[in-house]
Amino acid sequence: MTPTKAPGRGEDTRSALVATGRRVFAHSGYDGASVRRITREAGTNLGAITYHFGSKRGLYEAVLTHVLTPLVDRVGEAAARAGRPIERLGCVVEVFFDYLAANPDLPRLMLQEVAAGRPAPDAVVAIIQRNAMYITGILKEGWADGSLRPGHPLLSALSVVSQPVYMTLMAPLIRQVGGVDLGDPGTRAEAAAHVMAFVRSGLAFASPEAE
Amino acid sequence: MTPTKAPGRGEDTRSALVATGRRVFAHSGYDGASVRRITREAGTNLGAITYHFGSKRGLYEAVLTHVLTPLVDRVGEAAARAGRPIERLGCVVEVFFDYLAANPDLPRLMLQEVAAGRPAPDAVVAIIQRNAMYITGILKEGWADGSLRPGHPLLSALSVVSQPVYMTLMAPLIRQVGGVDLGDPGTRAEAAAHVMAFVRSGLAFASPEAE
DNA sequence: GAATAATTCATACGTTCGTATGAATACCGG
DNA sequence: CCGGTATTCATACGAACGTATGAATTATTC
Repeated sequence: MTPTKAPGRGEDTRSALVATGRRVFAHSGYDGASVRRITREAGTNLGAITYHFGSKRGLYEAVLTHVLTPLVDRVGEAAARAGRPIERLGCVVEVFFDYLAANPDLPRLMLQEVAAGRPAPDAVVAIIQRNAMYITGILKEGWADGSLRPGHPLLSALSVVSQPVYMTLMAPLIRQVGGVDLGDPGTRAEAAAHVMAFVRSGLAFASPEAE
Repeated sequence: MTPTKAPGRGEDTRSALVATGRRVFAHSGYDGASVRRITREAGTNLGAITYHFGSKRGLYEAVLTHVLTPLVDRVGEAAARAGRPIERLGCVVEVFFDYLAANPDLPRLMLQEVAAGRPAPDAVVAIIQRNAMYITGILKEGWADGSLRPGHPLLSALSVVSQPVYMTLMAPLIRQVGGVDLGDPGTRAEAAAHVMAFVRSGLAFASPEAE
């Protein structure tokens, strides 16, 4: 009953549907989210999804690209910064933690898409590919200047990304099981610091002034 | 009412429903999996789920515990083995990779349970808790004998677990994006070795004969 | 072998689903 | 003001959903 945004006309309706769809899809899964609920909570008419996105699935793919793009953009910025490779990898970890904390829906949306078994839409694949290239770019730079332990590019990138994603995803269960609340900013900062240290030790050669 | 010790033919139906439910739930999600499809593919009658598990949700929780328990049991065995803590951590990583490769449904099931937002069933929480205790037990042992870098117990355990789970979960997308097929045993062994080395460097102090 | 319990089965009920349809309403260049 | 396009809206439709119900069948026990 609480419209995410008052739909004035056209573009407003579209963005309200994307915002509401993102929340409802993440919470209930693709099948669990009904067109009726999304349109009602977005303050639009039942037919709005069909009209603007063709179908429920059309809205879903629009939601995916809308939520993935800003994250990968920020990873790209972190990767392009000045500094030693290992420090830029730390920035990537930080970007992931921050963005996922602000958008906890994202991992759920992504993994539900993957779990569905069907091949991901081309747009989504392209975005993920871009993200992988940013990270492997940093890694290769570190291998070239001898500051990072050599290893498999994609697997190393996955090692970096998996921890922020997994911790964000499992946050409710982690609180239930271990009493650690990653929703709390202080605790999340602690987790981010832990992962950054872990990645540093795992990928870099020991450095004299290692923290 | 659900009999706790059903004799005869009933047990076959129960296990057929659990096996089929596990596959279908993992593939289509909770809402996407229909009672009609599960019962049909299990070769049982439409009413069998209601009769044996009370409801669709009852079957779902039975599936979760049935698939989680053997994994945690194996982690417990690995944790109880002789050897240095860092090596037993490597065994845990290996157990995860092997078990998840044989049961790729598991992470999807878990994820959907977490993403649903509702608190996890007590039985599931207890199993996860047991798993966390096995791993933190190894860690604390390593901290006591000085072979492991001190750190947060639960966060360190999450760092270990997150990578096998994430890689298994994202395997289809990883193949689509990077052309790396974790379904192939050789590639999976390479990934396991990578993660074991990563964990070793990330958690242990550098050792003279480090492999 | 009859009585009793356990299980399977066919079917029905009410609900909710995604989408289609066509009328109503708002916007806009002329 | 007007004609046309874009959007919103109310409603309808057929399909699929989870579960309930009671009869039919199979197993167990005396």
